Amino acid sequence: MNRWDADQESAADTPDLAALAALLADRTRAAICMALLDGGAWTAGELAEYAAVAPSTTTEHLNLLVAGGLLAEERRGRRRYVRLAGPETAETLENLAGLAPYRRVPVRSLAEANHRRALHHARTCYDHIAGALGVAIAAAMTERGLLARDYGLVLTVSGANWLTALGISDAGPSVARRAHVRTCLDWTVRRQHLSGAVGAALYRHALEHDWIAKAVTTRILTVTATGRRAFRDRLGLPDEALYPSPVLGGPRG
Amino acid sequence: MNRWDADQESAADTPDLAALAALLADRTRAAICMALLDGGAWTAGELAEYAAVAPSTTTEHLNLLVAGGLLAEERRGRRRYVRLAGPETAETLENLAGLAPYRRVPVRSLAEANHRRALHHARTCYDHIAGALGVAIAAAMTERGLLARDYGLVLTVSGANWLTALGISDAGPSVARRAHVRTCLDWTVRRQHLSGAVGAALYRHALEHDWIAKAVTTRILTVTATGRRAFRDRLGLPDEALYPSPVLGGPRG
DNA sequence: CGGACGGTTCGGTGCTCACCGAAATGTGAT
DNA sequence: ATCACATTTCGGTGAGCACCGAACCGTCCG
Repeated sequence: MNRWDADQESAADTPDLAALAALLADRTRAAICMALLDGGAWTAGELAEYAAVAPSTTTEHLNLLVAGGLLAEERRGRRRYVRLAGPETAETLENLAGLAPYRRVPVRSLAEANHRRALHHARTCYDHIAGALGVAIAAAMTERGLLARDYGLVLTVSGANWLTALGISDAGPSVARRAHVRTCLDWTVRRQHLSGAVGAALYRHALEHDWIAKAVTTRILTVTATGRRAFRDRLGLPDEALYPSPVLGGPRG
Repeated sequence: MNRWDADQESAADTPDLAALAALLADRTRAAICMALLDGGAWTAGELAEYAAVAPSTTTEHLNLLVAGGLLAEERRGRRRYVRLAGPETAETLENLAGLAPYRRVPVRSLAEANHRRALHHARTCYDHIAGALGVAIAAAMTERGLLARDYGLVLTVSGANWLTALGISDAGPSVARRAHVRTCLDWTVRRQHLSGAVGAALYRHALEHDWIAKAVTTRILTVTATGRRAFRDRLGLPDEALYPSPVLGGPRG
C-alpha cells in the first residue's frame, strides 16, 4: 500500500519446493526419472513404452520435466532424446529414493523376476556402480584401508596408491588436496556405496578393462570372468558379491 | 499363474519416489517443511497460522507428513509438536530447495522486509549455518584449501587439521553416522554452503564459543563481536559477510 | 464443575491434472 | 514426390485432493 511496499521491496524470491516436487509426484514421471538414472539418453518413444503410457502423454511429461530443469533434451531429426540434467540431479534423485517408502509391485513373469535379481546384484547409478556389487566394493575398500571413515569416507594414501596402480591416478588436482569420495545410499540394499569422482572413475575403469559389461537397454551390469578375477585379486570380494544370488528370497527376504 | 509366480516372487519392493514427492508437492505442506528446517518443534496451531490455513487442514497435512516419515511427532497434553524426522530429511529438503525454481512472493511490510534481509544474511538451516555467512564460510574454507571442489565440497587433510585445531576433531556420534561434508545449495544466494556433520559441528562450535547468537523464535543468526574477530582471524572473512547489508537492493538486486 | 482452548473428524465443494485418441507436424528413406 | 515413422497438439473425461466450516473430543485452568 505505501510507497515502500509498492516500490523496491514489494516482492522477494523463494524456492518453489512444491513445484519441483510436483514434477516427481506423478508415478509416470517418477518412473521416467528412475529409468534415466542409468545415465543414458532415451528417446520419447522408448520412455513411452517403458512407462506404458501413450506417446502423447509422454510428450506432456517430458515437456514438464525439461521445463522444470530436471531433464536435458537434445533433438536430433525426428527424435527427441532426454537425459538427466546433471550429476546433482542424479544425486538428489538417489537421495530421495533412499528416503522413500517401499511399494510392492507385482512381478508378472519369470523374466521380470530375473531382471530384478540382476538389478539387485549390480547396476549403474548414473556414473558409478550400485547394487550389491557397489556396496561390496565400498565395504572391501574400507576394510583394506583404501578408504577411511573420517568425516565421511576419504581416500587414504594407500587408497590413492591403489588407484594409481590401476592407472586411475590422473583425475585432476593432487590427491592430497582432494578426497574425491562420496557415498550414496543404495535403495536396493539400504547401504552405502561409492559415488563421486572415485566412484565414477572406478566405473569407467572397470568398463574399459572388461571387468564388467553393461547391457545396452538396461542398467544391469554383469561381472565378466576377468572381472571376477580382478575383484577377487585386488579387493578380495567374496563370491556372493560376484554372482547374482542363485536362490530368490521370499517376499520379506 | 505358475507356481513361481504365485509363490515366492510374486511381488518385489521398489522405492515409491512418487509417493514421497507427492507429500512435498503441495504448497502448504512444502511451506510447513521449510518452516521446520529451523530444526525446532512447532505445534500444529503455529503451523496453521504460519501456513495460513484452517486448523483442520493442518491436521490432515501433518497426518500425511508423519505417516510418510518426513516428520516426527510428539504429543504432549493437548498439544501436538512436530519436527523434521532427522538430519537426512533436512539435507534432502535443502538439496531439493536448491534445485527448485524461484517463485516471487509479495512482501507486505517493512518488518517483513527486514526479517528477510536478516534471513538472507545468516540463518540456521536445521543444524548448520546458511545464508550469506554460510556461503562465505564455505568459500573461504575452499580458498584456503580446507575444502576442495569435487562433485560438491570435500574436506581436505589440512581441513581436518584445521578442525582439530578448533577442537572439533572427534565430534561424537553424529559424525560417525552421517559422515559427510555435505553441501547445500543455498536458496537465498544460489551458492554452496557447508552442511553435513562438519557443518553441524562448526555451527555448534560457533554457538558455544559465542561467535553467533540465535534468535529464539526465528531462524535468524547474528554475528557477535567475538564472532567477527574469530571469523576474520581464522578464515579471513570480509566485512560484507559479517554484517547484514545495510541497504536493500531493488526487486532484482 | 464449568468454560476456554488445542486439536480432530466429517461431509461437501471446486479445481487441477493424468490420461487417451484422433488429427496434425515435421523428418528421413525410397 | 511419397510414404513411414517419431513426436506433438488438442479436446474431452474422470479421478484425486486441498480446502473449509461445523460439530466433536480431550486437556488445562479457574
